[in-house]
Amino acid sequence: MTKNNDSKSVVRKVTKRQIKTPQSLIHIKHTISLFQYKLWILLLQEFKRQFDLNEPTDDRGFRYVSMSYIEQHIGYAPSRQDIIDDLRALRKEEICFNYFEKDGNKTQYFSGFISEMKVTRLTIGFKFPSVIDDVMLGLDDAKAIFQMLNWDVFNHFSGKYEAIIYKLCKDYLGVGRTPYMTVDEFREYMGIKPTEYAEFMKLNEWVIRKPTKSINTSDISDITVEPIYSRNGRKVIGLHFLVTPKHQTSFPFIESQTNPAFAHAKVTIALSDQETYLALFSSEQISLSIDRANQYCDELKKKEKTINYGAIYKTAITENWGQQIIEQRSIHTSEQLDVSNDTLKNLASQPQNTKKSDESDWSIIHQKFLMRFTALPEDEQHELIQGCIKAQKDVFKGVMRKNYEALDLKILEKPSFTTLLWPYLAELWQEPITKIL
DNA sequence: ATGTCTATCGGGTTCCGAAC
DNA sequence: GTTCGGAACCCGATAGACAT
Repeated sequence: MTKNNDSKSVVRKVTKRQIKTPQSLIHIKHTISLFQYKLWILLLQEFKRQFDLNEPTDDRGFRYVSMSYIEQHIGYAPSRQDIIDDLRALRKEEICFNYFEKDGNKTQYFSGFISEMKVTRLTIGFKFPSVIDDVMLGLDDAKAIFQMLNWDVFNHFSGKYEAIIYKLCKDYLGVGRTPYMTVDEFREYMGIKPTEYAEFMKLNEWVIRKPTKSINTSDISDITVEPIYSRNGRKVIGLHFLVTPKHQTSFPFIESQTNPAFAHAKVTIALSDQETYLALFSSEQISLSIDRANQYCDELKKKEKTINYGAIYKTAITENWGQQIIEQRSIHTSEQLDVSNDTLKNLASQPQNTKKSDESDWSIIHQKFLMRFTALPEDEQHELIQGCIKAQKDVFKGVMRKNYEALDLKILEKPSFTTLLWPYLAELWQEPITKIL
């Protein structure tokens, strides 16, 4: 193994840059050095940025990146000769594309991480091989395919294997584990030649345990990884990594909640998850869902139950609890119009208080209905739940309906359901929601 | 009991940047 | 230019677990 040539990176620049790379390009087996790998990812990012801004190439098809941009992200000023040597290595090295074949396409091998390059004192000119062009430009849904890689975390790693494992695991954070690889496949992916770390013991010591320990103990890392070995007797025949997000109490480099939709969340929601949610729901819907989840968490808090904010937010957003709140508020508002209650009228005429009063009102309604409902015999409770689900046929369709039916009494723990059940009962019991207050 | 495999540790080499 | 120290890597020794 050639020596990593980036141990000169001592100064860490503080930036807020997020690097996006498409998943299929992440699965590349590596025989390049860490510095070359980082350089290549910076070029990929610059390529995508220019393409998104409709910046054309020059008449010979080159795109350019400034030397100062490279210096800023790498953290020091590499010599021009070093950069030329590394770009040459990138041009020569074989690249394995789509290594895990996760989209059903076959693995392909190409010559060259870049196809052409030219370096001046101030800029690097580069062209990518056509396959990379195609992948980078042919994305129909960039939001769904692109993963976020925090450059500060990535550049923080000084070991080649740390960086590769980090990037592999970061890509699979959403799934919680990486694909299974045999030991030979893992060696190939990591760019280990058969003569290097011939014994698994040594491979494990230097390429698996040491880098994972480094990732897990790093203050700056936003994930923890755990290698899981598959054994035949004692012999390790394959492995995968478990990936879990690491909650950071303070992390100055990135904005922990970049979109205002997540402003009310009490824990950090991973940027990749934010992207996914934003692709499915509007900011307003997400914001409302988080508000509703917070209400639900407050109720749990009162009952002194342990609260897993991350899991509750995930459920709230994917089940769109916010929509339930909107529906509930419209019911609530129309009921209010029929009631000659001065207090309620006053509340309605004070928009600055509306949200707060809605929340506290709803909490009281919730408790009152819950008390009356749970006082009923259990079979009556079952019947009412089934009746509500049947009445809400627009909301509960197909699989979703079956899931809710299967939950039955446990369904009362779901705010998304009780926001429907209480109005249903109010109508059934001739007990307008506002009168029960 | 024996052989195989893994985990762990210490010592050594090489490379490179920083300090002088 | 020389020295020093850190990181990455290599090698061997030892102990323990497990299969046969």
